[in-house]
Parts: sequence; structure tokens; C-alpha cells
Amino acid sequence: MRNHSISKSVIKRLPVYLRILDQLIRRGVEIISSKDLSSESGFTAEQIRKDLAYFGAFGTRGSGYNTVFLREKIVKIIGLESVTDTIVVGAGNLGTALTRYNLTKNPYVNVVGAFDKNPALIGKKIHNIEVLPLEKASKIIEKYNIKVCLIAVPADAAQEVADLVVKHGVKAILNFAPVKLRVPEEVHVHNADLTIELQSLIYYSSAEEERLSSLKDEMKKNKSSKTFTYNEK
Amino acid sequence: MRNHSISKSVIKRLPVYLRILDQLIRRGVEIISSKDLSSESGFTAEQIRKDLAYFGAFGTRGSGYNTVFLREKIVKIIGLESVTDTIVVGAGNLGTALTRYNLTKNPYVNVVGAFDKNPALIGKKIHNIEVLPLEKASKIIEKYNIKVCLIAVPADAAQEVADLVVKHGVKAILNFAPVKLRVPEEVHVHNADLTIELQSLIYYSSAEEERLSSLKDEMKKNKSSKTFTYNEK
DNA sequence: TAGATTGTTAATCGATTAACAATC
DNA sequence: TAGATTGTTAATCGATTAACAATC
Repeated sequence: MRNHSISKSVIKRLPVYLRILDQLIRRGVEIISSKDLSSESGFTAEQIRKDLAYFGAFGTRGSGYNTVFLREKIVKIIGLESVTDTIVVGAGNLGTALTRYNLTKNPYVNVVGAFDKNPALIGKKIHNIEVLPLEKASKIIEKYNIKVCLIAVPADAAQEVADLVVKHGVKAILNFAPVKLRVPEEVHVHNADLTIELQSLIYYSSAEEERLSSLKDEMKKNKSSKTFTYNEK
Repeated sequence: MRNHSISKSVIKRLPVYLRILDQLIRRGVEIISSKDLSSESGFTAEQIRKDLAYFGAFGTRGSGYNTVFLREKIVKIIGLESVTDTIVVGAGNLGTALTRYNLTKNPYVNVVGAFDKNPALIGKKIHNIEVLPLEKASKIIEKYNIKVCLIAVPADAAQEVADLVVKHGVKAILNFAPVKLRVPEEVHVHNADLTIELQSLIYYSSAEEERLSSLKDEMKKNKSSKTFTYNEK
């Protein structure tokens, strides 16, 4: 049976649905329509119905989706039935924030280890776990059979960390360092890259057209009077 | 002159090109082909050429792109010629990490203010700036004509912060809180949502097909023996 | 039954890939 | 000139939107 693998865009929306369902359930809402899910999520109702339909028929025509039932299905689809153990490499401000957030606010994930190379940070307590030297990571990865790892180290250390964790069995990396990690193709990397988000936001924060048209004017000038040389190397 | 607004996917790739060019320039590389940019970025060479072509003809047939020239163009396109002043709201671990990162590692951005509601954090020094109470934000936004704001507060406080900063003129928000912010349509919001990234990664970290097919089996069973009721409301 | 909302198919839109002429 | 690589047009692919029959 071919699944032709569900598209990445669909998968990225599932956690949004899950979060909304968790909220609705907390508020005691039992039924939700795709229309209301739409206004909560910002995705269109059609898209939501289509996304869910990839995995099954979870709703009831005429009324909507049972929140508890749908939540349970999405939890299964994503693979969150049991808590996912992870480690965080890098115990600076960002690594600390990530560790603490996941330990306290993310019920689907547990952090079983935090690591750093910096001796000054080793021994530091984050919530209930202690920062260990990077060399201890391999042991923990194997002990807990860790498949998912967060990397929050400086750009120049990230590849080395990726190599290490992948070597010991990690299959998915959430990378906060601004570098493209090179990993075997069976390993998944998601980049959570602040700089890229911020810069693309800056693009939209000022009048787009003006900037681009002044750029075009410049190009015209350059056409006639070459200022740059292209002949080295 | 219609620009039909360049697509978001293109804009998200520009900062990646910029980063690579910055690296290449630092290493003294003067010319780079789309092929080599491809291997550095992970995007295809065709895509890179097409992306750049939306804005102009920046390369030289037969040789490639002059790194300094192309960098300068991308800086102009994104709107990074002058440093962008920003503020960070939320001075917990994440807000502190973001503030420090941008102050020390991101030459295109300057943080002119950090704010929090928590009295325990007010007065705290992050690098060279001091955490101020949230009420002071409006003043700083107006004083520096801030257009871009980072929000790193807990989910339940994020909307209130968004309302405040938008009211005083912010046009672009990088939101780290796990909520959909409601803002006027001229305001841009990018969500940097750890939980979504992490959960979609978890989806890929274990055998997709097995999970989905066991889900399908369940659905079949449910078809005959209904376990859920849909008639409350 | 009438009203509502899903699940699914078809139509559209947009983005990526392929191909190649232009040109350094 | 021969070799290389861009810039651009055309072809393909994939994702979103629209429409509506199915059905609660």
C-alpha cells in the first residue's frame, strides 16, 4: 500500500491542529468544525479537511470533529503517544531556554540530558537536570535510545556535534545553529534559524517596491558603466 | 510597475545566500557559481539562478557571481544596508538568548531595548542593555522608530504584547510564543515555533508507514463498532 | 425532512525543474 | 574559438482552492 509520503506542508500543520485541540479540550469544547479550526489556526477550512482526510475520516458530516477523538488521532499520526526522550546539546542561553521549555511546558517531550563543551557550564542545573560534558552524550544517547536531538551550539561547533550524535543513533536533529548540517540522508534535520526568519521579516518591514525599484535603476546605470571586474580567479 | 510581489519561498532563501556570501567573502573567495552556491546551500543551482533573476542579472555568463557584488545586491534587496533597530519583549532564557545573539553575532540588527513584566528581571543586564519594565516599551518604540519586534513571552501574554507594540508602530513581529497572533493585516508576523518544528521532526523520527497503517487498521474497526458519540454540543 | 458540514474529486494556481539560447 | 555558466522560457510537478455529492 503506497502512502506516497504525506507532504511536509501537511505535517507542519498537524502540530498546530494538535495545539488548538489541546486548548479546546482544556476549555471543555467537545465538537469543532473545520470552519472554527480555520479561524483558530489561520489555515482555510478546506485545507484542514483535506489535511485530515489524508489520514482517515475523523469527522462527522453535519456536526464537525470530536475534539478528544481528533486529538487522539493526531497524536498517533505524529507519533506522540508516548513521551519522546531528547537531549539538548549546548547549554548557553538558548540551550537552557530550550531545555527548560521542554521540561516544563511541552508534555510530549522529555529532556534526558543537556551537554556542553564549556567547563564553566558543566554541573549547572537546568530545572531538574545537570549539564554534562559533551563526551558523556554518547552514553546517554545509547542508554535512552535517543532518536531526536536539539543542537544549540555556536555555528562553528554544530557540525561536529551533529556527527557525534548521528554516530550514536540520532535520526532527527532540530538545529538552531546558522549552518547547513551535512548528515546521512536517512537523518532528518529541521533548521530553526533565527537569522533567516528575522532577515526575511525585515524584507517585509519596509516598503518593498521602493527598495526594489531603486535597485533596478542602479542596475541600468551599471549596464553602461561597468564598475566591477569579473576576471580574477 | 507591477512586481507581483516576490514569493515568500524566494525571500526565505535570500538570507541563506547572504550568509554563504558573507562566509565566502571572509575566506577571500571572489567568484562563485550557482553550482557551488547550490552545494553550500542545499538548494538547486537552477533555483538559485531563478531566485536571483527576479531582482536583476547579477552574474557573469561563463564564470559566475562576484561574491562582493552579489552580497551587496542581496543586502539591498532584503533591506539591510543600514542596521535594523529592534526590541525584544520577554527577558527570560529565550529572550536573553535572542537579545545576546543579535547584539553580538548579528551585524545586521541592533537591539535597542529588552522588556519584561516580571519585576525580578527588571534591571538585569544583557550584554550592554538593561531590561526595562514593559510599560517603557512604547517610549522606546517611538524614540527609535522601531518597526521590528521579537516576542519571547509566555503564550498567554503574547497577544497583549503584540497589541501594545503594534499600537506604537511596529510593522513586523518575530513571534516565539506558541499562539497565533491577531494583528492588522499590514503587520507581518513570522512564527518561530519550537514546538511545531520539534513535533514535525518527531513525525519523521520513527517509521512513518507503520504508524500510519496501524492507524488505518483502527479506523476500520471503528467503522463497525462506534465508540464515540458526536451528539453533544 | 431540512440544515449543516464533512470527505473527495476537479480546477486552479504557484513553485520547481528542465532545457537551452545568450554570452562571457 | 571552445568551454563554461548565466538568464529565461517552457514543461512539470505539487499544493491550494473550489465545488459538490455524501451523509449526519
